[in-house]
Amino acid sequence: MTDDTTFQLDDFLPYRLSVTMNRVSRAFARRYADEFGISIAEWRVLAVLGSFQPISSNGIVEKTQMDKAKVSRAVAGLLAAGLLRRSVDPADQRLLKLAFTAKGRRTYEAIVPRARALETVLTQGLGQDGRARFLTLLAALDRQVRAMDQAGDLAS
Amino acid sequence: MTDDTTFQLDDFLPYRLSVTMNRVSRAFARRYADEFGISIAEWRVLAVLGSFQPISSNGIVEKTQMDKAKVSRAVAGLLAAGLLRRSVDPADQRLLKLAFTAKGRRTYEAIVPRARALETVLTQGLGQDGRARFLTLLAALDRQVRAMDQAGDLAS
DNA sequence: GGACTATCGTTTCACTTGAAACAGATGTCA
DNA sequence: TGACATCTGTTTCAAGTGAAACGATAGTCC
Repeated sequence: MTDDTTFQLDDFLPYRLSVTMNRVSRAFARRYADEFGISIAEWRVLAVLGSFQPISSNGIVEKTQMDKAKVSRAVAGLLAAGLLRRSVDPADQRLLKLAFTAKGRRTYEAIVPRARALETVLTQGLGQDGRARFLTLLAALDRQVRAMDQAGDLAS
Repeated sequence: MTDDTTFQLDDFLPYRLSVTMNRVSRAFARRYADEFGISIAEWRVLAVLGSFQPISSNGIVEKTQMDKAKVSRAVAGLLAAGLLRRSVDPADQRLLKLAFTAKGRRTYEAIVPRARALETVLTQGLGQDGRARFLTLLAALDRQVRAMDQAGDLAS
């Protein structure tokens, strides 16, 4: 029995990443739903609109890394909830320019500090500069996995 | 316009965690599927069996953080693929003891070094001790989010 | 102008997910 | 023993997912 046979799932980075991320996602999703009645996808759309209003659905796709079907559904939900309005771009009728309604802006301005507060609670216990160090490492992981995807793994 | 209105999604930890984890998950899932014909859930079951054979489905639930429906489906898939065999525990007929078949063990022993290699590639670029530092920070995050769940957030 | 290709956003489709219902087996307590 | 609660693993169900098909618009080339 060599070392190769003693594999510890608990020490496997992709596994730990998945478990923790799912917990974080669930915790945040529940709060957004309970307190504001929106999903994480909808919250991301609002977050982008907060900085880049007005913007098309495709612009949101590029900024959120969500696929276009997911964005389409999130936008539909926000329209139904009266948080967004949309208008056809006169210069290109394929584009739907999205913007906050008054209610949408109020919701956005209420969520932002709440999201920040939740993030602060979440990152308590990471120690000095922990949040920044974590984001740096996460960015390096992201670069690497994108390179893996692009390369098709080379070894295969 | 105060600072409260300038929210950057790209600097929001839960968002970054979700995006990167999804990329990692997809990259690994594709390789497990292409090279071994199994899903991530099935791989986790194999990984647990590698250390804790024989074990019941419920034991796997506890060790993998997957819910029992997911484990049930993963086990069914592995049984169908001929990688596992199961027998009723004579002492408690509710329990199904799961163990590798010969083929299952061969598959396990082939996947483990491959998974390790993929993790090594993934963590290239994290710098000195980067993997260990990342896992430490991730564990701290995990502790915190579990505390948030338990507390129901206190602030609400 | 007309044919062809590309882009935008929605919808369809097959699949996955977790919560809940469920059936079977075991434990508990009077 | 019998009534009842608990535990294990499977299945059902409704909701969510991304890939792909789709209709509509725009750009390109002849």
